[in-house]
Amino acid sequence: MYAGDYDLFLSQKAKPMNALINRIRHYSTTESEDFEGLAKLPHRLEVYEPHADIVVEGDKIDHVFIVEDGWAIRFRILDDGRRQIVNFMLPGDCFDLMSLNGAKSDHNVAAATKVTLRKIKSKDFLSAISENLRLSTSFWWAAVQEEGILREQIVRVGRRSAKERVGHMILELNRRVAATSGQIDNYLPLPVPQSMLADALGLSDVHISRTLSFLRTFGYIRNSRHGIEILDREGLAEMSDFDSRYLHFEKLAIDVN
Amino acid sequence: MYAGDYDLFLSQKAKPMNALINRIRHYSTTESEDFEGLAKLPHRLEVYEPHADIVVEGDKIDHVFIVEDGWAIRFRILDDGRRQIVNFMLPGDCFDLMSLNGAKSDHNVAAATKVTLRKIKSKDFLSAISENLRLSTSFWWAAVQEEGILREQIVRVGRRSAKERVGHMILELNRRVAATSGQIDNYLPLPVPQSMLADALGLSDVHISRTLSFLRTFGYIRNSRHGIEILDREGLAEMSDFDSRYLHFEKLAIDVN
DNA sequence: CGCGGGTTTGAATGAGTTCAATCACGGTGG
DNA sequence: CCACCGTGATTGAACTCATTCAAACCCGCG
Repeated sequence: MYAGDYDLFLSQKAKPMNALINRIRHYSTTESEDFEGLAKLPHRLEVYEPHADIVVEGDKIDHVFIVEDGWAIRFRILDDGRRQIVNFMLPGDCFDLMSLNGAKSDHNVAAATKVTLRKIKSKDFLSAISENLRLSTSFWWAAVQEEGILREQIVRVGRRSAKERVGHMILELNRRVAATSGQIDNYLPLPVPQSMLADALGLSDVHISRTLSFLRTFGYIRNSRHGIEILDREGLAEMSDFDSRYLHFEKLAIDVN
Repeated sequence: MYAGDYDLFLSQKAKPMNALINRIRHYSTTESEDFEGLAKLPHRLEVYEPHADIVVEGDKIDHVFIVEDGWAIRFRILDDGRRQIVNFMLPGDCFDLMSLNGAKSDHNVAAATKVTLRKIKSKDFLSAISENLRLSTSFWWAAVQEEGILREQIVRVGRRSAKERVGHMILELNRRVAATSGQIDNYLPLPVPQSMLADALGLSDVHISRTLSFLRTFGYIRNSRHGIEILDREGLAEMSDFDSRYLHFEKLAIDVN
């Protein structure tokens, strides 16, 4: 339950961090070479089965994680079992970047699907990025973007209706997948059950099902157990008040001074 | 409406940043002297009247802000006027720490009460903290704590009932005020109208009023227009599932390597 | 000045409505 | 076979609308 697959220990002949590199290159001018120093660091590639814990509340945070493949969730469980998923973590996302040695996690992270993670000691990570300005700026940018996603999540669960929440989340996930794949695709693979969307959006699983029916009958989407096809992106965006600038591809004019 | 009071320009004989220093000293081993370099930087103290805009969506982010006095809010407005307050910013809080030159704000910041802010150019700020490890660790810690507050806000609006939300928020604000004042006080000054609590908690102002009535008749609190007295902290904490470790005073075992 | 009336802003509370939760059961696909 | 999804029926928490009340604020006038 707890541990990942520790068999894959790589240090020299590391595979490139494709997902992360792709994502970052769509936004900034960082080059793949910038990641070489990072890839040469001692680190582990770990594979977690669905539902496996990755970080448990109270764990000491001394590693930085990069999602290579699969989806992970960050969540809290309330005393009576209610669960709130704070956010989904997709390939190319990093987390626990802002660790402080000695700090403990205030939430859980678990594998939503089968997940492959790259795990680097915070100490090694910090010294590696401090040697490369483009690299450190890239991770800084990743942390800024993640904070923006958290804020959007607050607005979504705080002030949007169920229909808006679901529509908005579909479009956000679609954009985030696009950020690593390199292109917007009208098909969004959704490898998690509806109950996970429910726990992310503060709704019941029954109501997620009903809301998807609504989106279907209105012709916004078509969906199966494995994913969602966006049929009317314009209409869906308008219905759910999705800001077209949110998470938009746009190279940052990063001033490195 | 837009501009603050630009009259107060200080650079050499700066007043100490009391609120921030107090807050940080309760958590870490930073000394007041560490802040001297920062206080000597060119910066402005600006005063904003209630409801005045501080940062507007789309503004270029090139300053770091420190709240000296009063409360500010960070929020987004939806097309039809619904407002979600992402978080409150209290004396001692800092924001826009994680700016990237060239980035634009995706949300608004406004004065909730009369607010005094210290405003430092990001560039100056970054070069100042990079010269002092204890200082940079302190701000790093502040950013980590703020992220924790955002996550807690997601859980609150996503999965807690109205009663829990209000109770939980009261206890959080009480702790945050305590972090700068230095001691837990059973009286929480609440200088904002109930409608602001409503917009922070994703509820209607009417329901905030009803919920406070409930908390009153149950003997948890007593409240006036200006603040809330916590009569039964234990009971309130249990009712609202407030984790006693959340935001607790506790010097971080910060490993500065 | 300071006092009183008019206006504004905020809070409490009742009545009726609505959106989403819960309960329940049947279907389906891996 | 079991986790997941769909859909009907019922319940409930929070919303809206509407009104009253209270406090704060303004401002001119004695």
